[in-house]
Amino acid sequence: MPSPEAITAWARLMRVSRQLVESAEDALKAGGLPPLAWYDVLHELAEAGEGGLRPFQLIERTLFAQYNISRLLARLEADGLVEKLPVADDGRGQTIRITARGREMRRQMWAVYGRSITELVGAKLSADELNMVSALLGRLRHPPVVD
Amino acid sequence: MPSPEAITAWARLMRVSRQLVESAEDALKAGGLPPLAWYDVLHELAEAGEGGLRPFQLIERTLFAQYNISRLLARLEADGLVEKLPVADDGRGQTIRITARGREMRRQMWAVYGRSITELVGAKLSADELNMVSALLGRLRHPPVVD
DNA sequence: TCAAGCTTGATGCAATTGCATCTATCGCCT
DNA sequence: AGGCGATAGATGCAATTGCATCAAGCTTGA
Repeated sequence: MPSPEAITAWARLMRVSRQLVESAEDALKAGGLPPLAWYDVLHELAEAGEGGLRPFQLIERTLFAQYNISRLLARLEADGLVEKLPVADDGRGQTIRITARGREMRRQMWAVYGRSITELVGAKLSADELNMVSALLGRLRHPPVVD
Repeated sequence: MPSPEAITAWARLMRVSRQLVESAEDALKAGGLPPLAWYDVLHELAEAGEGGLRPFQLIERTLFAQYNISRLLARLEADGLVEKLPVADDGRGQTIRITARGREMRRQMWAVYGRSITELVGAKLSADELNMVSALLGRLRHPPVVD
C-alpha cells in the first residue's frame, strides 16, 4: 500500500536508528556507564535546574511510559543521582531534582555519548546535510516541527 | 563536543524513530496482531522463499541479538508460523522456513503495518523528500549505502 | 459538603531482554 | 586420526518492560 519511496525511507529509518542506538549503548557500556535512558532523564532534569520536574513532565519530554519512569526514577534515586521532594500544593505528586552526583554522572556520560554522536552522525554528514535531516525528520514528528 | 547541528539531528532521529515505532506497534496491537519483530522475521523468510534461511542469516539481516532470534523463532514455531528443518551438511544448524500460516500472518500484519507507514511517513513527505531522507540516512548506516 | 470521576504515581505479575555460559558440531592443522 | 579453536544455536538466571490495576489525593458539580 505505501509507495516504494515511503517503504525505503521507513526501512532505513528503522535500521539506522536501531544501529545508532546500539552503538551508543555499547560505548556507554564499554565505559562502565548506565544506559541511554538514564542520560535522557538526567539531561532533562539538568535543564530544568533547581526547580526540578514532576514525573509526568518527564514522561511528556522523554516519551517513556509512566511505569517506566516510575521505576527508572527509583533506580536513579537509589544511586543518589536524583532526589524526590514532596510538592507543596499537590499531595499526590513529587518533584524530582538532580543531585550533584547526578550532574557529575551526566557529565561523564556526555563525554562518551557526545563522542558517539560526533562519530556516528557529525562525521558522516555536513552541517547543511544535518540540518536537512533535522528538517525532514521534524516533519515526521508529532506534532510536526514548524521551523 | 558534537556540533549543534549533529546534536539536533541526533535528537530528532532518536525521538522520531521511537515515536514511529510506538505508533506502528500500537496499530498492530490494536489489530490483535503480534509485534513488529515478528513481521521483520516473517518478511525476511518470505523473501527467502522455499529455501528458507539459517538463524545466523536472520541475525545479519535483522540486527537482532542471537538469543533474541533463538527465542523469537521458538515462539514463531510454537505458533506454527515457521518450521525448523535440519541442514544436510551442517549438523549444528537448521533452516527456518515460513509456513502457509506464516505467510498469511505476514499478509495480515502488512495490511496494518503498511497503512501505518503510509500515514506516518508517506503522507508527510513528497517522494523527492522521502528519497532525500533515504539517501541521507543511508550514509549513516554501517556500512554506508552507496546509491 | 461530599460523591464521582480524574490525575498522579506505584506495584504485582507475566513476558521479554540481556548476559553469560553451555552443548554440539565443524574445520583446520599437525 | 586427533586435538583445538571457532561457529551455531539454546538456555539458566537476573534485570527490565508491559499490562493491568491500585491507592491516594485532587477537582467538580449538585
